[in-house]
Amino acid sequence: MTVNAPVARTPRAATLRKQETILVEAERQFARYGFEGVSLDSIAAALDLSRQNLLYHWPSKEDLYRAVLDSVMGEWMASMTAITQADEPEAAIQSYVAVKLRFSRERATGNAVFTREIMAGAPRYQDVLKAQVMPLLHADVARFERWADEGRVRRIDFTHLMFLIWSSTQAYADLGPQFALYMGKPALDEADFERARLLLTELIWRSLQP
Amino acid sequence: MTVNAPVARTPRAATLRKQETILVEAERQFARYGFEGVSLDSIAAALDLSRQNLLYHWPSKEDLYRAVLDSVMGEWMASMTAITQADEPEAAIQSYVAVKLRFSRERATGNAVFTREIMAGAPRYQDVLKAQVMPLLHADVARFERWADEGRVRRIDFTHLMFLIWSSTQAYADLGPQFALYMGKPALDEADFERARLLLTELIWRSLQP
DNA sequence: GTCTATAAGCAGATAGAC
DNA sequence: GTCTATCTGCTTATAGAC
Repeated sequence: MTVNAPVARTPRAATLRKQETILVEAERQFARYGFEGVSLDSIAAALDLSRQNLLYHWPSKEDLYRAVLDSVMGEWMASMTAITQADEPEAAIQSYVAVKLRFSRERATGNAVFTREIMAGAPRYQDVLKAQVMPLLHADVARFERWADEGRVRRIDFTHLMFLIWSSTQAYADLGPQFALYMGKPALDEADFERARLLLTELIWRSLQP
Repeated sequence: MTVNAPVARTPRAATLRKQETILVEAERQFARYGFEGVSLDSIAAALDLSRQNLLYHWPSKEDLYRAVLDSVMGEWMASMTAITQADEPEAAIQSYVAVKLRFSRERATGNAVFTREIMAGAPRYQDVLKAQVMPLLHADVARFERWADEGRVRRIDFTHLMFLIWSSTQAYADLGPQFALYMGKPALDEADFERARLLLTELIWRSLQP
């Protein structure tokens, strides 16, 4: 091995860009059809590549799938942990809803890949979910409990409140096209997301008043 | 054709029972893996049948899939239209949340088949959704608008309120195992659904107060 | 109604040339 | 890194015997 030869540990920038392109297309397809419903061939064909080429970059279909999940999870955790710093209940609710809805809008396909994995019983990602998402939930619940102790919010079932926040915000990613269909438009626009944000924020904040 | 010969229009009771058994297993598997992720073989194998046997009862895989969706849709529409009779806002919210959550609990797999179909862009059921679910949504929104006119509820964005009710209640079907995992139990029990019902009912009703 | 046989194609993955 | 070739197995669906 010479110093000039490219090695596995330090791939060239072009290789990384190509892998990124593949991950984007894989995410798009896994979001729509799930792990079992997507073939390497269909991902490769959409990018004018061969399926063997995909298997050069990842040893197996499952490795590619996990790479997609890792990429989404990384971004999700980054945006979620950033807002757990808020020290004031109303600001916390506002930024929580805003960040989750923005994620639903900007990373809709990534969100859907997760939802599909969870609906399948999380056979390929349960360990990561348990290790990373579960502590986040418990930290959020504990924070609300503390605020309830201090009399700053009404005490309700904060675990189920978190389930409500998660499910109602991520619905704008997973079920977005359906919502748009019922409203008679081709897709949700910024105004729809803003209306959702206002409704959810107010509705949740009201539920925390004495 | 004699009077005693069984014909396609009047299948025997045993045949109907068998078809029902197949529909149940098909629903279970489509719920987990979606249309593309399930093979006729895996459905047949779970019932100790041959895949040819399935193709005797339905002409194709897609026909079987649509039969599953038809069965779920029929039950869903029946339980949903039954509660649009309520003439009082608070009772309407209470029964709406209760019925949707009960459906999530008792028809969890049926619900999941629908969610997956919708997430895939509803390629095989969009016509039915548009014809049946959309009018239901608009009727519900109109009913709330009327109550707002009469000053019986605060005027908010009722369309997005319906999206919230739908997404938060059906999450207990589609994401139930995940919620259970985060709460450290094998599955959601009746008490969890009751806590969800109380929280959602109160939270939504509060949002409609002046 | 259920069986065997078979068609015709696609799946993931590996080997080896270049 | 990318290509062709190939292996093995599974996919939906049809034909026809019983």
